[in-house]
Amino acid sequence: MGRIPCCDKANVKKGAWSPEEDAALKDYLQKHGTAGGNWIALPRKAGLKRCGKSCRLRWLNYLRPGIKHGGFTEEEDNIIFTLYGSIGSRWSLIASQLPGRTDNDVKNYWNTQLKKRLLAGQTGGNRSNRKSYNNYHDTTNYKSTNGPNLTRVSIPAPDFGTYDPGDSSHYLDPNSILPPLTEVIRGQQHCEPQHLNWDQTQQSHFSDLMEIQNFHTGSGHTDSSLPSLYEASGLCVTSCPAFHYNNTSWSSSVTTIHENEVAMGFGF
DNA sequence: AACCGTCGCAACCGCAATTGC
DNA sequence: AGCAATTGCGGTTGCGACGGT
Repeated sequence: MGRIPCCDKANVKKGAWSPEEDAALKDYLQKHGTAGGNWIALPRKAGLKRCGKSCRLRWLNYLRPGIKHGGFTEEEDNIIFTLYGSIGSRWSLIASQLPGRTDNDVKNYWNTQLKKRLLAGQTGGNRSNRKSYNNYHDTTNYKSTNGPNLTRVSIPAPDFGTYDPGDSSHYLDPNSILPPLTEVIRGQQHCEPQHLNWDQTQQSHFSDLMEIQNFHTGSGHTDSSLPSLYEASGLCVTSCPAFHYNNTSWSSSVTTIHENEVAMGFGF
C-alpha cells in the first residue's frame, strides 16, 4: 500500500522545461485559464506529458505574468528579514507581501543570500555578491553565546497615518483579505517583546484591521489562518478581548504569542 | 586546459490542508 | 461524518554555471 501517486510516474517527463512545453502550457492557460482549477487534468488537455503539480508549479513560479526574478531590493530584504523573524519560514505568506515574488523565489533567496547575511550580522546594507560570499563561511565571525541567537531587526518609524481601511489599493494581492503585513509591522520600531503590550496606536490600528475582517466576513469570506496573520503583525492577540471570530474555529483564547517566538529567534 | 568545489535556482517530493461528494 | 481527490506548501535535490587551483 502507500500513497496514491498524483500522476502516472512512468509516463510523465521530469526535469527542466523546454521552451515548447512552456509555450504549450502558457498558450493553454491563456486560452482557458485555470478555470475549473483542475491541474491534474490540465497536462492531458494541454498536450503535455507532465505531472499536474509540475504544471502548476511552472506556471506559478515562472510563466505567470508579472513574475520578477532576482534583483531583490533592500526594502524587500528588510521585509523578508522582518517577516521571517515574526512568522518563520512561511514563504508563501512572506511572498504575498512582495508583489511579483513567488514563495520559491523568496525561499531560494533566503537560503542562498539572506540567511548567510544574517549570520554575518548584516540585516541591511552591505549586500553581498558572489565574490564576497565566502566570508559567510567564516563561522568564527558568528558564535552563539547562551541560548538561541537573537537578532534585532530595525524597521521604519510608525506610519499608521497612511493606512485607510476603506482603501482597497492597500491590498498588494487582490485575493488577500488582509492589508499588507508590512503596513502593520511598520507600526513597531523593533520586533521586541516589550512591544507586545499594545499602545493606543496599535489598538487603533487593530480596530481598523477588525473592520476589514468584519467587512469580509459579512460577504461570506472566512479565513481560518487569520490568527497567525495577526501573529505575523507582531500584535499580541491574546491581549485583545475583541479578538474573537465565532464563525470559524478559532478565538483569541487559543492563540498565544510567546515572547521568544516574537523576538527574532534565529537559533540556527 | 582540466579538474574540483561551491553556488544559485528550477524542479521535485511528500505531507498537510482543503474541497467536493 | 467520512472518504477520496486535489491543491498548497516547505524542505530538499539535481544540475548547470562559475571560480579557484
